[in-house]
Amino acid sequence: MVAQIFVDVEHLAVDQPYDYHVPSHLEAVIEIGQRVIIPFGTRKITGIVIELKTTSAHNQLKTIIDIVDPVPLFSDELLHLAKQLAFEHITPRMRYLNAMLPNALRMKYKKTLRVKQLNNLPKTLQSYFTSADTIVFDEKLKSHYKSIKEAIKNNDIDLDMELKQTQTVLKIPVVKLEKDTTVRGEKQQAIIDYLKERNGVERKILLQATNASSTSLKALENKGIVRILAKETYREIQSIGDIKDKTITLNKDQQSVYNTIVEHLHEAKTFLLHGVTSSGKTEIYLNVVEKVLTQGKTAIIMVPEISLTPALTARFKARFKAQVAVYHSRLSIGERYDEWRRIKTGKAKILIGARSSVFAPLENIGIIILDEEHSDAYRQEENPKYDAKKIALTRAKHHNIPVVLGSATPSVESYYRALKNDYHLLTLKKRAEQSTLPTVAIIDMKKEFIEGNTSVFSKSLYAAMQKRFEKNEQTLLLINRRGHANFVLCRQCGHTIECDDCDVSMTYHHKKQQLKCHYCEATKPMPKTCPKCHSEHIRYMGLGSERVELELQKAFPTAKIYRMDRDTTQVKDGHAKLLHAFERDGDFLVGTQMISKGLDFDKVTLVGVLSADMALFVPDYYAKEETFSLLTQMAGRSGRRTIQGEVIIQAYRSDHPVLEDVKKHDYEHFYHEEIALRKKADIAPFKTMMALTITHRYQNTVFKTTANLVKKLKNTLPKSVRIIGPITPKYVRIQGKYRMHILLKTDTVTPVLKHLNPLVTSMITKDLTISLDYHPSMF
DNA sequence: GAACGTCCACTA
DNA sequence: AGTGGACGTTCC
Repeated sequence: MVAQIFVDVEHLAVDQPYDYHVPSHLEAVIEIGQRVIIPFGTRKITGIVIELKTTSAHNQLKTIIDIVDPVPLFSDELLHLAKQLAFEHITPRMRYLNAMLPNALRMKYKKTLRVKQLNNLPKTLQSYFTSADTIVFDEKLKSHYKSIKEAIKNNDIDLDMELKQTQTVLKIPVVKLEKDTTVRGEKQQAIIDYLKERNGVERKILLQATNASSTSLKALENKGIVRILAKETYREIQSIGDIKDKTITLNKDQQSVYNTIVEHLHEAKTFLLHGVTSSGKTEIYLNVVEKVLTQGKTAIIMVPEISLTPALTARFKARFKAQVAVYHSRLSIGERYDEWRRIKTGKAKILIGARSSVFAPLENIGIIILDEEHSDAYRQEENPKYDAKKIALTRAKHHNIPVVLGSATPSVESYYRALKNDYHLLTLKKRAEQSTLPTVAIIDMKKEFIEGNTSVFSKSLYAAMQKRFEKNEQTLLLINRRGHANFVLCRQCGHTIECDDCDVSMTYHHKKQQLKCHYCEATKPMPKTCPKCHSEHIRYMGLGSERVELELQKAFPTAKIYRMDRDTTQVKDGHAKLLHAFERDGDFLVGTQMISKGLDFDKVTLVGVLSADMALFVPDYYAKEETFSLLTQMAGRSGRRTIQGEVIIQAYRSDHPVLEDVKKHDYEHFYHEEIALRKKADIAPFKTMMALTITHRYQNTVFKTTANLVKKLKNTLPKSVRIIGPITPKYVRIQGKYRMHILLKTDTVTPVLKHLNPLVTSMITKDLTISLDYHPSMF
């Protein structure tokens, strides 16, 4: 028997199946989707079985060493999905296969050295083997590489490959009664009596119930009266802020949306659910999922960033209890592995998670729901690149089931498809609990400045904030950071401080008094004087959340202010904890885009947006859409129950049409303006834009390769594909590597990819990379 | 991507 | 002669 295997190397050069001989003792157990250990070159690594057959075109096959997993980790569906994604992104298939597994299942490759003849080794090497005769071949031994090689040749040292899984199964101690006797100790007897009634009790519970100490238990164990076993268990993912399940009767609009979806549960139909903020989409989701469950199927619910939506998770857990699994990037490796196993084994039937949940090994899926479908968080821009929305549609097609895309501000692309009847449009125009939409005011900051107000807050915002503070209501302040950074500038000579490896200006961080590069995380201390002209007038420009927090504290010294941004939510559950604290006793919450999501607090009656229109100045096709949806979402945070909410948006271009649309809550108008522009610009949803980025450590190589690639593309691609480039990027060098772009605009992607894949594969080397991005926002 | 072989410049 | 770095090739 022969197995086709994809090897665990994420590189295009080996991105193909390799044939291996299946030894007879494994023939009965080997399955497609399993991982196996194989010899590859001189190495020993894992691979994934993608096909089984009887013969091979190769004549000298190596033999599979062993099978890693008793059960296949990949279904045919997921294997096929990885293949498809690899093709679409010109990326090694293994990268996607790896992305589908929890990190705990990743193999660690360790090289070990075992000494055979200690005395024959040079003195420097001998010292490493004093405590053990087998050591890990790591970085610090690299310097002795030569003498180690010599020793291997002389047979004094054995070089071995060790494959280790970083599994972290949580085991809890469980106590079982072995023989029923009487003992003298009172506490010990209590333990025996307690155990008599039940079969196996968790150690912690046992000790609590009998009020015995661990020494008493230990004594019983030593006498052989009880036995302590390690039982595999799953970690419990805590959701902060418990919510009780309330069975809400759907109102007429919700009911009709629900009915339509449920009527089509056995079709690969895509629904676009356009519902204003607070229109009660969650209740519909809950009921649809419930229906799907009664049919014995499973469900995936995706949210942009799950740690940002504790409320939604809590609602689902309240109703469906242990059937819910949660999946997002903030989980620990162990937690993630546990949730993955619960899904894989079918113990969990509902998965709520961020974009990576589309790769979950659910079988028999009944529905996929994407909430806030317009969010760019569904796209992963870093390797492995993927668009979770697209994948959701692919998987739904495979399972022949519907997808529900929900949003208060649908993406222009989805709305376009809905109007074209590719998607089925469902609308909720009213807020569920009779609250009215907030009033929106737009403040012209130029005018404020001319009138002598140089503060961050306009007069009306300040007055509104004061009113809320006095009435003990809450205020959210959004700082729109898109296209806006705190960079350092010398007022004397105009010098800015840039990162040494990336030609980008660094951003200023007040707390640590240092400068940080956005692209490579490098830091520098904030200089006291300008490094170029030695002037002291070097300062940071721009508006950061720290600065606003400071100003706010000055204006309202007794107020309780919380700040939410990347820095303050670093810790585990940081986001949820902060929200919880703010809900309890906060007056103001200052933050970046993060605060626009998933907040639902009764006492928030004012939302202020500082520098709303910064993003509109950036040369970015999608900036308007992002701004519109951010501001609309943000406005929706205000006045969600009985109190009329107020929104104050500060802007420099206060007459911008996008801001007008936000003010009027007029999605339709915004959409029609935007779609017309896109048609004119030949971009999505009309054409697909593909950006190739060529990088290398020498600029010359980048130039030559790019020119060469353009030439080849012009010769091979169909004439209908527009080829633009070579294009010099905004940042010529990032992380010490030079870069160039080529842009393609096309109607159909597949024929382009068919040409591009072999071409790119043949051109890349160890140092030269060519990467592909779809619909790049800017470069 | 990693290991290995080959070529070649440079050290001592 | 000895060594280390740059390339090129191969991996069923």
